[in-house]
Amino acid sequence: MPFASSSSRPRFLRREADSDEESETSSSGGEDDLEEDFPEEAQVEEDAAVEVAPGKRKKPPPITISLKRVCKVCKQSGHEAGFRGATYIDCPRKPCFLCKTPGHTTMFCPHRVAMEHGVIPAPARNTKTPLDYIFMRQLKAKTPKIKPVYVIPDQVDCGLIRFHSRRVTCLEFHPTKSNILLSGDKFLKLGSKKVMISSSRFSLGNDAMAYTSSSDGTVSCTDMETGIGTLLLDLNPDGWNARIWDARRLGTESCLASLAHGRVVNSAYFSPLTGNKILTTSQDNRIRVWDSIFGNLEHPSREIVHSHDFNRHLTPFRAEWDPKDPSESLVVIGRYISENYDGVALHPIDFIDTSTGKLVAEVMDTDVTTISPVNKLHPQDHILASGSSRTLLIWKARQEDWEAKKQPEKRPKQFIFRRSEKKSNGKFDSDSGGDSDDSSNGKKRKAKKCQGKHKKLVW
DNA sequence: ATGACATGATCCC
DNA sequence: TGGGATCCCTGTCA
Repeated sequence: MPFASSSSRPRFLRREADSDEESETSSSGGEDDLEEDFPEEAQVEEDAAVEVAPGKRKKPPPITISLKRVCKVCKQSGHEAGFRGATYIDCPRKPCFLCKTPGHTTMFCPHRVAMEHGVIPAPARNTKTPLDYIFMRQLKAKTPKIKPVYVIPDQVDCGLIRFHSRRVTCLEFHPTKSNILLSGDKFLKLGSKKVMISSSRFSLGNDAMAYTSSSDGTVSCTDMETGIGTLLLDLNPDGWNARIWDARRLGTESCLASLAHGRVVNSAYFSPLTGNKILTTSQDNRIRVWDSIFGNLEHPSREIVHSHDFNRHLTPFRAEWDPKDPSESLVVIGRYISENYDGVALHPIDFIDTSTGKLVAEVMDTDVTTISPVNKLHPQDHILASGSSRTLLIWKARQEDWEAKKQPEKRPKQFIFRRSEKKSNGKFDSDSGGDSDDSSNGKKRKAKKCQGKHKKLVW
């Protein structure tokens, strides 16, 4: 068993000075059921003898110091959660980390085995409203009858830019100048304030100007030529307030629709071409698509289980449309949970067809073991920009490959860029390397093996 | 190699 | 209801 060789790992020291029913000194296999799965688990228990003072009636209960490994999640013994090599072992007492359903672990979650299982089909819609009539006549008539195909490149190159001093929070490509990328980090200085940049956009009228909004309630405009920023709006001049503003100055009763989510919504985007769809990313590990903003918005048309949990140390995940997809179905989003790729724990960037829920491509780099919560696809070119911690990643498709490509693959493509081997497209064996690697730092140690020169990209 | 720490939604009393 | 405790796959630096 993989746990056997970890005698040097830190042990949890538990001190017990309580009643008999909670004392584990007398347990001889009567722990819990999970203990039987780990018979070789070391259990060291020491009883500290307590002197009974003469004249005292009651003998104080013995102090029991139990030295045994416990699960870091549920603090129970008999199992351990955490990385075993590059494979993460869930705590079996907790619900599935992916779909949040109890009864199974992430390893055996049906949504992990086949992602399309997580798709919930659209419910029957009410198509009797006048808005639906207008939608059918004016908007849907322009949409093609046959779904146009999106293009998934066969090969990609990756370039790394280490520029930011804090984690990347937003990315935006220039609308007309294809080689300009705007990126913001957690503590980008705006004026004299250090604030968290929540969103950024280029100006439509003047493409040398970029607008940024920040979590402190300010909106600023920055001249890209001079780098000079101007504060345009400050919604919190007197300090921080827990306040929602409606830019149209309308009351809450004039809300057009309310899209129900199980948890906090990280992002909501209209589809880039027609604006008929809404894509939302929620912290309940679901990506939702509302197919028609004029239809029944009580339920999403699609609900896709995807790992993008909230973590206070990570920028919130946001699923983003592919602006080049004429069918408005392809989205990109980073993945939280890792997969064991040839002994390296990697967090891929997923391309999901929301019309089917299928994972059509996953992008990762053996040098990038960090999570990539921020992703932006280029409006014209086959380029993906990712923010992974403080590093900017630029994934670029090889021109000759994607131009020859006509049909999307049935199986998800994997773009694994290995520096030591220059390039690899093949699927690694998920089981190889993981079980044989007992080190808790296996994923980092393996990743170092693949270090090499990064390819310089000109784009 | 290891520990400290940053810091936000949620749980629970 | 509110505030403190808690926290499952982090990432970086000292």
